[in-house]
Order: sequence, then C-alpha cells, then structure tokens
Amino acid sequence: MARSGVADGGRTAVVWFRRDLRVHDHPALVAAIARAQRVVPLFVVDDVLLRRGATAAPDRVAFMLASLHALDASLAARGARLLVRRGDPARVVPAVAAEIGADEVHVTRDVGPYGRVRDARVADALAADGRSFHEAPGLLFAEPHEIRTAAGGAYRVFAPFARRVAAHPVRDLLAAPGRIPGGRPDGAADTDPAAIPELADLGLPPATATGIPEPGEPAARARLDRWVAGGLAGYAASRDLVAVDGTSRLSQDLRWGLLSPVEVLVRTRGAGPGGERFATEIAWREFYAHLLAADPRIVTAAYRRDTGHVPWRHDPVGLDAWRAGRTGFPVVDAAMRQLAAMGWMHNRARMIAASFLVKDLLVDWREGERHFMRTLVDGDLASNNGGWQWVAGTGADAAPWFRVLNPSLQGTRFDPDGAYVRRWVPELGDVPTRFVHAPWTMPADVAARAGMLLGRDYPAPIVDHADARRRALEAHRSAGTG
DNA sequence: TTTTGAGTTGTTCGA
DNA sequence: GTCGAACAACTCAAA
Repeated sequence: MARSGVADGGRTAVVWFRRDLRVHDHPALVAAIARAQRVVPLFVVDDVLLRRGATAAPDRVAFMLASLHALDASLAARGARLLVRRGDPARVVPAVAAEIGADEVHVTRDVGPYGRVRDARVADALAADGRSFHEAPGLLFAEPHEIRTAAGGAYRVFAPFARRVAAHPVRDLLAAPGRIPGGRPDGAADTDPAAIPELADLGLPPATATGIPEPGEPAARARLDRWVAGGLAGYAASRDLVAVDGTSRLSQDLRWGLLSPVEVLVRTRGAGPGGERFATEIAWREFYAHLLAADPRIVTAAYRRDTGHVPWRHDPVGLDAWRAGRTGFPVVDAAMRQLAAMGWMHNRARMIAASFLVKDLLVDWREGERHFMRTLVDGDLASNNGGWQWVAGTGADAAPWFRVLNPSLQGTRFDPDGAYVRRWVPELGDVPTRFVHAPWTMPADVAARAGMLLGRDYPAPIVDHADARRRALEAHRSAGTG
C-alpha cells in the first residue's frame, strides 16, 4: 500500500471532527500534531445522522454548519483548512485517507450507539488499507471506562457516580495549537470553505428560531468567560426561576464540542455555591452519557426494564395541544412556545412540560423525546433520553415513581410573578398574578376585566390535574410488577 | 456474603 | 399558613 506521506519523509494524519468543533483542549488534534508532519482536518456530513428518526432539527444543524465555518477560520489562522465531504463515513473517511496518503486517523471518542458502530466500521476499513485509527477523550470529563463501581460495573445511581466524578483527577488542559503542519493538500478544491453546505443543500427547511447564541468556538469561549465572571455566582439561587436569565446557556456549546467539558468544569468548580451546583449539572450530562455507553438499548427501551410496561395512552389530540402550547396550563404552554420560538427551553420548564406529557396526558415519553430532538438546538441523544426517562419514571432514578409535578404549583413556585407566562402566552398578559398559573379559577368579572374568556382567548385545561394524577399513579402501579 | 445507609429537582393531607 | 408524615416499598453501592 503506497503512502505518499511516508514517501515524502513524514507521516500524514487526518483529524476527523464530529461533535468536537474546537481547537482548544482538543486531545485528538494535539495527538495528531505530535505524531505527524502533515495534519489534515476533515468533517463528513453524514446523511444518516441528519435524517435518522426524522429528528434533524434545522436550527440545530444550522448552528452546526455555522460552527463549522468558525472552525475553518480557526484552522485557517493556523495554516490548515477544513476538508468537508458528504456521505457514509465508513466509505468517505478511508477514501479521503487514501486520497491524501494518510497513515492514521484521529477522532474524539463518541459514546452513542450509532457513533460506536460507525467508528468501528471506519476503523476496520482503515485497517484493511494498513492505516490506523486513534480515539482520544474530549467529549466528556471522564471516559466511561474510567468511572466504575468497586465491583467494576457502570454506576446506575447518580449520587455515588457524581461523588466518583468529583474525585476523578483532572487532566491538564491542552492549549490550542499555534500551527497545524502542512494541513492543506495541494489543489484539493474541497478545502474551499464553500464546501460547507447550506441547510437547503441538506434538504432541510430554513432555520426559524430566534435568540440562538452565536455559533462557533470563539463565541462559545466568550460566553464561558462571561458566565464565570458574571452569572455563576448567582446560579444556585436563580437557576430554577424560569423567567430569569439565570442559567449558563452553554448547552449547545457542550453539545457541539465548542467547549471542552474538562475546561468548563475546571473553570467553574470550586467557585462558591454556584460553582458547586453548576458542577453537579455537568455531572448529570456526564452521567447520562455514561448510561448510554453502558446500555445502548435505552435509546428505545426503558432503562429500568421493570418499568417498561406502563399503559401509555394513544392521544394525538393531547399530543398536538402539548406541542402547540395549547394545553390550558399556562406554564406548560409558555414552555412549549418558548421551545418553538427559540429552539431552547429553560431547564426547569423542560421538567414541567415533560411531566405534563408523560404523567398528566400519560403519553409515551418517546413522543416527547422525539419532539424535543426535532426542535432543540442543544438536542443531545444521551441527555435528552436520560432526562425524559427520568421524568417518566423509567430512568435512572431511585426516587419514587409517584412524583407528578403539579403545573400550577410549579408555576407559582418558579414563576412567582408570572413574567414567564406573560412573555410567552400574551393572551394571559392582563390576568392578575394570583390567577396567572390557574386561569380557570378566575371569577367571571376578573376574567372580563382581563379581557380573557376561557375557551375563546385561551384554552380551558385539557385535563383535570387531580384526576390525571390519580390516573398516572394507577397506571404506574399496575405496571410496577411488570 | 451480608448488612447497612442512602437515594436531584414532589405533592397532598391533616394536625 | 405552616410543617411533618405518607406515598410504597426498592435498588444500588460500599463496607
């Protein structure tokens, strides 16, 4: 097998970027530069991944494409350009490696079932041509094989997992390389940044969400700086208030690897109570990724197999009302409209909206999971699946299955002045605060003054929460013995 | 192997 | 209005 890299007196390495669109603290990139005299950055637009389960959110893909442009600019400043190809990676990556005479391919290790199979196929195809495939950390703070119980298994409960993660040694952060050696293969037209496709090229409708944080690594790093300097201190106190800008808004940056989770944790851990609380949230991201790595079946099945027999209801009308933000429960509707408008939803609102679908409507959590993946800019298989299963009572949660969130109580507690509801459900703009989370309790004269007739201007509640709660508890009780 | 302590984010009821 | 108990017993992780 002829290898031009060797013939030229040095090794050639490909760095195949996937969901690690950064140059800072990038172990695979650093490893490639350390081993090779020529390093070619590659991105492969994978149609299978884009179309899978019809869950390609246009706004999420648009964020990714814009972040690719930013990555290309960062690489260009270091003497390389991003090579962009489209197709099945098992065919494209070995083809590119052969084309440029690469000896090896470096990636950041993935944890999802599709990614594991894909990477195994790529590694096999490369090996058949005498080329090597190298996986490095970078997606997570700790790799799944590094965090095990005393018995050697994967953790199934969050608290001991989080304690173990907190005790895990922190590796040194890696500086962004100053120069990427010989990155541009001569005459390859695909290295033109125009090779990064547009949404329409991928057969996706236009992105519509507003208020999406600026894509790309430099913007993400600026967000992290601002968060550490400003928001973090108040995080513990304000993180649950849905109308307040009290969360980090770094989720899409971690989703696409614009930020290294190691760097995020290093810079936030130990920064007072806010930092501790935030580190716990990072540990949840870590936990859900480790659960998925340990048991890929949870993509479609209940994590706790004994909870897999809940008699979910077929309720297309209720599901549509939930998606559209017309359930008659203000905080749920505000949450769903925020999601539709922004491609993002406040963390607390995600729990409230999810609980309503799976408990009040008793609709299968997979329906909610799919809708979130179709809309969230930060949509991540592991975190989304883990969160939905947790709310549904099928997930990794030792706590009781009878936890059913009361939407009006949650609204009163986490949106006390109704600002969140009024922002996203303008029909309720003039409803007095004491009724804003339960407009069906409003006396007729108050409703008239607020210009809000239930059933005309805003839906009457589509379920009675007390009845729905009893129904959900009974359904879970009956499924309990599976 | 057996035992023991503990488990994200809640709600409702009744004193 | 506030506060503690009940919900319903179970699994996990480590000693």
